[in-house]
Amino acid sequence: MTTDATQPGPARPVGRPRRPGLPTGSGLTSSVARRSGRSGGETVTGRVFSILEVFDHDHSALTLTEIARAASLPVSTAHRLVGELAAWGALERGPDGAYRIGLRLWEVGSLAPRSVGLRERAMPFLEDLYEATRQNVQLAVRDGHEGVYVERLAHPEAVRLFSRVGGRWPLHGTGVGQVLLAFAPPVVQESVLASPLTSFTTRTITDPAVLRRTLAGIRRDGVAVCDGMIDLASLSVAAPVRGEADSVVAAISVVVPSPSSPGGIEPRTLVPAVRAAARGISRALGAPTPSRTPRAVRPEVPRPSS
Amino acid sequence: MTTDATQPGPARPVGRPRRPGLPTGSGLTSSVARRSGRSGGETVTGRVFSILEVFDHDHSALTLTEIARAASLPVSTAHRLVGELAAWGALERGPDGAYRIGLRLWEVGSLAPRSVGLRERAMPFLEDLYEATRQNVQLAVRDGHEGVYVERLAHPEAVRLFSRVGGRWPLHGTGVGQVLLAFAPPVVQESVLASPLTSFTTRTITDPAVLRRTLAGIRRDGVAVCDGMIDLASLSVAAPVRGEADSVVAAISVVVPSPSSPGGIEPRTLVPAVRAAARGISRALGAPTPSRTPRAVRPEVPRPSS
DNA sequence: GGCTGGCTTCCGCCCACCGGAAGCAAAGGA
DNA sequence: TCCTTTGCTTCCGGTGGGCGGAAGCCAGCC
Repeated sequence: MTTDATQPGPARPVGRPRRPGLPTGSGLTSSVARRSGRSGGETVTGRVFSILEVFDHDHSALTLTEIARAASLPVSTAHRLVGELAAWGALERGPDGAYRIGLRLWEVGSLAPRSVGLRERAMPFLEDLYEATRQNVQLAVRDGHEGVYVERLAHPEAVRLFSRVGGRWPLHGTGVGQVLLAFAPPVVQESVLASPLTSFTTRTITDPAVLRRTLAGIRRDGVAVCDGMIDLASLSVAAPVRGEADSVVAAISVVVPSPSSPGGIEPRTLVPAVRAAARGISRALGAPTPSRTPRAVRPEVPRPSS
Repeated sequence: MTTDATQPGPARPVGRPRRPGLPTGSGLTSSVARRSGRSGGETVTGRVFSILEVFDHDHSALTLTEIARAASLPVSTAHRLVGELAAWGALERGPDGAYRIGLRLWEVGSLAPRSVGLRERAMPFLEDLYEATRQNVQLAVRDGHEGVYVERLAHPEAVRLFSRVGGRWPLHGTGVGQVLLAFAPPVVQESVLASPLTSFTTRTITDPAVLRRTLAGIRRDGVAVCDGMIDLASLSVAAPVRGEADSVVAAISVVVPSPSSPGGIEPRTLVPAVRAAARGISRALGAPTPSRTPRAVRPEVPRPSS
């Protein structure tokens, strides 16, 4: 029952089912559908969570009825629960009557060690990296089969990204994701390698064998270079961040225009800076010896993989 | 029943009772004490929140028994609820068995428009301000009688601050707080002016009449200069950020060493930069006309108040 | 071994959650 | 102006899930 800190709970489904979008049609919200096998709405807490889950970056303000529909709860029930949530401050109600996530919830969320705790230690190094490149700098951790972006510094004129603070992306497609995957427990790696690898561009790795080789390369070099796998125009250079137990707890990356596009940047120039920042953060987190690399391997080979 | 967006709920007590610290003594956790008039533990949701409220920057990892004690819940009840929270990801359990706030909760919290939404728009300007001063830059909003710090950029060698992202401070003692108070609805101002003004240093404003005059000055100048009111060694220059409806939705500040201490900085040099950044953010938020100042008043008077 | 402190499981009682239904209010549409 | 629709709020009786005492379990310690 004792679980790894990076694995929230034994019962928690790793690939939490993303709501497929607010059900627009009036749909069958009948009580019949409610009573039998539903997803996570049996207990009171479950219902509360199903309400919170309804919110989303594209649905950040919802009316009571929308919430009830999306959480498939009777309006009166939703009304009561939402009322309690709002009374505490987990939700806030705007003058338009719509509910939004409240400041109070953000506050407690800010106590999560894996996001804000990490972020605080990492920030100075991210700042420096941002300063040096004036592009995009990202910090992410792994949750299940996805990478969660904890922080992002983006220059207004830098290449546009799809990621977002608090957002998720599958591990195999992004720089930070590949790093997190490369150093994840074997069971997670195998699980990802066995699942279908969705493709975002023509350059996304979809072949498990290729991915496996790439991960080995990342483990060897301590750096990932990920060119145009989410967006053909951008390239990311990522490196692992280690924690107290010397395990990889996060990853950082710099995202720049791909060398194949106008104004592109050659990745090899970035590798040392990213590596240095990652090592700095690891040290700040209390990782044992910064120069820790397997004995049999050349300690500092800046050879850009791929 | 329709409430102002800045006022979470009608029933919510503004000065939410800060838990006085984990009750160390075995205390009377008897069922008698539980059953009758207790604060916010009657409904299931109430109990869930009372569990979340137990976490705190100084108590970010707690065991089950600690949680139960602090939330004054029977262990078995706490066990069940904490289990449900952990299953969803609102809490995470470390290898040591202690519970922490989970990544999932941080994620939904990140959807709060008044924190992250605001933060995203403000970040570029804060970056610039940070760049220019290499000190501390802060962004805060008002919640009830307190200022909540939404973002903070701190140079490692800058003057040490007591504030923290996600932390709260009474409005009358800080630069951002005074700005937020100066532009808060009259009822809030009167309420704060009527309540006892706790003192942090010898320079903290504790006289309501003085505070009233100070607020008027801030409204006139559009800037607050707050010297040594929380910490004698630091001084902050703050300015209001306006939203779509031209109401003040946030405040930013730069905190530097007080001129009376070694390495101190003269505030008047900072005023234009802080003002400009605040105006930039307001524009990014869609505030109507940036040059909006009462006709009868000199538009740009950098006269440092106090 | 005995003890203490903390975690987990069990199970029957009973109360607080549930949600259909009715009542309101505001916004179109004829 | 009246009627309809859509959405929010309130009410209230039935009942199922939350409740928590008690007992069992496991480490760590004297």
